[in-house]
Amino acid sequence: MSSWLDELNPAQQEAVTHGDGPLLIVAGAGTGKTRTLACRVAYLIQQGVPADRILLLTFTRRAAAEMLSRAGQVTGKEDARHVWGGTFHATANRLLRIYGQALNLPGDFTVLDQSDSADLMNLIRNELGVAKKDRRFPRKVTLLKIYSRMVNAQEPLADTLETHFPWCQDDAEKISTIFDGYSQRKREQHLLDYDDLLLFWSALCAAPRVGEAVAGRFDHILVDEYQDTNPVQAEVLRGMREKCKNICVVGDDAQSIYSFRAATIRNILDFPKHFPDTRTVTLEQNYRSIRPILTASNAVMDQARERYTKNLWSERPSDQKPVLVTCLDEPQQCDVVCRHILDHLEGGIPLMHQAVLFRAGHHSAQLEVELARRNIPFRKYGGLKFVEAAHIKDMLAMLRILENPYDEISWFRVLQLLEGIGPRTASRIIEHLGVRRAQAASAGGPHEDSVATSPLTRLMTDAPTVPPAAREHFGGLRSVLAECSGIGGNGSPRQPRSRKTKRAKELPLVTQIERIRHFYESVFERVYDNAAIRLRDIEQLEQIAAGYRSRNRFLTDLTLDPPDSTSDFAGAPFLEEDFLILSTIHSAKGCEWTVVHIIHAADGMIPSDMAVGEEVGVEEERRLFYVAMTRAKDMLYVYFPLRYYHRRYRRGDGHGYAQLTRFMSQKVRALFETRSAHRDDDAEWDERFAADPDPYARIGRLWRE
DNA sequence: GGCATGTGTATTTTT
DNA sequence: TACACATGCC
Repeated sequence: MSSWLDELNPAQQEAVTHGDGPLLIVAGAGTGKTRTLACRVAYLIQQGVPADRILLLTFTRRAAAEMLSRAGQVTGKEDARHVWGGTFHATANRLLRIYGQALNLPGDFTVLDQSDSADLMNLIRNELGVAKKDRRFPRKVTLLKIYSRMVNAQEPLADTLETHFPWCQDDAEKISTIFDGYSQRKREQHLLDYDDLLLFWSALCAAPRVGEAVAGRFDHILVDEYQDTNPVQAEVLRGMREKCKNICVVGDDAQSIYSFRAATIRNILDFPKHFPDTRTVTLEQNYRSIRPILTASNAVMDQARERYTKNLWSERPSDQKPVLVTCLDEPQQCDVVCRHILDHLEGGIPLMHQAVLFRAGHHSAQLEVELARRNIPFRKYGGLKFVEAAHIKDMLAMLRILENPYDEISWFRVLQLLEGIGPRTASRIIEHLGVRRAQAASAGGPHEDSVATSPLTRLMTDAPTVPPAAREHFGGLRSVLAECSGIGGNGSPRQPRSRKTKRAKELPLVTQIERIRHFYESVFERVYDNAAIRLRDIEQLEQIAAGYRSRNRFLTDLTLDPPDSTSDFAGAPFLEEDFLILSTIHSAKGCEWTVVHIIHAADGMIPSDMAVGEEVGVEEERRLFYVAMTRAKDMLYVYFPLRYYHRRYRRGDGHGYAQLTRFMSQKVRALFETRSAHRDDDAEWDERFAADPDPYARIGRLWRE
C-alpha cells in the first residue's frame, strides 16, 4: 500500500485504515488530528469509495478546505474535491435545497443570520407592546439566545429559563407568545434561521422515504471537532446513520469551548452508547509543541475539576520555557507585544507564523491601533465581521427583497433608512404591499406567487403614499427595485412587459449592486456620518459578488460562510504580503503558529467575568485558556497587565488593579519564565520616549507630504 | 400620531 | 458602539 501510511504513527494508522462501522478518535491537541482525518478521506477514496459519497463535517469552511486539499495531495488525484465538505449548517442548506420540498419547504428559502433573527424577534416584541416603563423586558438578543439554546439543547422553555436565564422567568408566558409569532413569521416568509437549518435536516432524516434517500447518499460520514456539537447535531447524525453505520467522529473533551451554543461533551462521551461496537482510538503524541509548552499546558488542565484521560507527550525537547510577561498597563502590553513580534520577525519568523490570541473580540482594539501605527500588517479573525456592519446589511436587505419580496424584516430595514419613515409608516407600507401573506405558506404550492400579486409588482403598480419628506427617496427606491428586478416601472410611460416570458428580465447581480449603491449614496449621506467609507465597503461587496451568478447563492454563502476577517477585502488584494494573525481564542481552534502571544491573561478577561458565576463556566474558560496555549509550536508568551484604566469597573474613574488569571497557579507559573516589562522606572521612561517619533520629522511632514 | 434626537447603559465566545 | 427608552418637534 501507499508509503504515506508509513509516515503515520500506529494509532493514526489504525484510525485511518479502520474499515466499516463507527469509529471514535479521541485526539488531544496537536496530535495530528487534521492529518489523520485527511488521510482517512484519502484512504477511503483509494479503497474505492466514490468521493461524492463521503461527507466531511467540520467546524468552519476553512477547516474543510484544508483537509480536502491535504487529502488531494495524498491521493494525488482530483477526487477529493468532490467530497461533500463543510459545516453542519452549510450542508443542511445544500441538502434542503434539494430535498426540502418533502417538508413543504420552498426551494427559494432565505437564511437569516443572527442579527436578522434578532430583528425579526424584535418586530414581534414591539408588536406585542411588551416593553413597559416600570419593568424591563428581555432585549431582542436575549430573546434569541433563549430561543436558540432551547432549540439546540432540545430543552423545554421553562428549564432553559431556570438554568440559564433565571432573571427572565417571570416573563415566560410573553416569551412563549413571542416565540409563536417568530416561528409563524418564518414559516410565512420562507425564512430559515441557523437553528432551523439543523432542525429541518433532522426532520428530513425522520421523513418516511426522503430520510433514507438523504442518508443513503453517503457511504461514510466524518465529523471533526465532535466535542463542540450540540444535541440537535447529534440527532442529525443518528438520523443519517440509522442503516449504514459508517461514521467517524474526532474530538477532544479537553477542548470543548462552545457550551454557550448548547454544545455538550456528552455527545463525545456517549458516542459509543449511541453507536454500539464503536472502535475507539486515542491519539496522544503531540507533534506541535515543544515539551515545556506542553508541560505547562498540561499543568493548567491538571487543575480541572474533571480529569481528562489523555496523557499528551511530545518528542520535541527544548530549554525554552513559555514566558509570562507582567506589564504595567495595557499600553505597555501593546508595546511589548509589538516588540516581541518584530524581534521574532527579525529572527526569521514571518508574521504569518505568529498570532495574538485573546478572549473577546474587542480585547485587541488598542493593539490594533498600535500595530497600525507601527506599520505591522495584520488580519483579524473573530469579533465583528464584515457582513455585520450596518451598511452592508442595508445592501443585503435590498438584494433579499429582490430575492424574496416577502421578506418582512428586509423591507423594514430598507424603508426605515428613508427620511420621515419610522416603524409605523414602514409597517403601514408593508401591509399595503401585502408582504405578509396570511396562510399562503401552509398551502405551499409552487403556484402561490401567481395567485397573489408580488409586493414588488404592487410597489410599481399601486404605490403607497408616503410622508412628504420621504417622497424623493421613496421614488428612488421604486425605480431601483424596478430596474433591478425588471418588473414594470415607476409609472413611467414605458409599455408593459409582454407576458410571454414568465420571469421578468433581471439585471446581472453585480449591476444590481452597483445600481443600489448609487441609490444609497444620498441615503447614507443622511444616515451615517462616514458615508464615504461605507460606500467604499459596498464596492468591496461588488468585488465578492463578481464571482457569483446566482443572487440566492451569493446571499446564502455570505450568511453561512461570511468572509471571516474584515481586512480580507481591505487593502490591495493582489499584494499577498506577510501579515500577523489576531484572533479570538474561539476562532483559533484547530490552528497552530510558531509563536503565540496570549494577551489580557487577567482574571475577568480569562476567565471572562461573565462566566465566573458558575463552576461549569469557569471550567470551560480553563479549557479555553488551554486551547490558546496549545496553539503554540515553539514559543509562547502570556501577557498580564497589572492595571486597567477606566474600563472594567463602572464606579471609580481611575484605574483598577487586576489579578493574574486564576489558571496560572503557583505550580503553573513555576513552569514559566517570568519577566517584568516594568522592571525599573528609568528604563520604562526611556522606552516610551524612544517609541515616539522624532518631533523634527513630525514637523517635516508638513511640507514633505 | 409618529418621527427625529438625546441620554444612559450594558458590552463573550459563533454557525 | 449600539441599543432601549424618554423627550421634544412637525
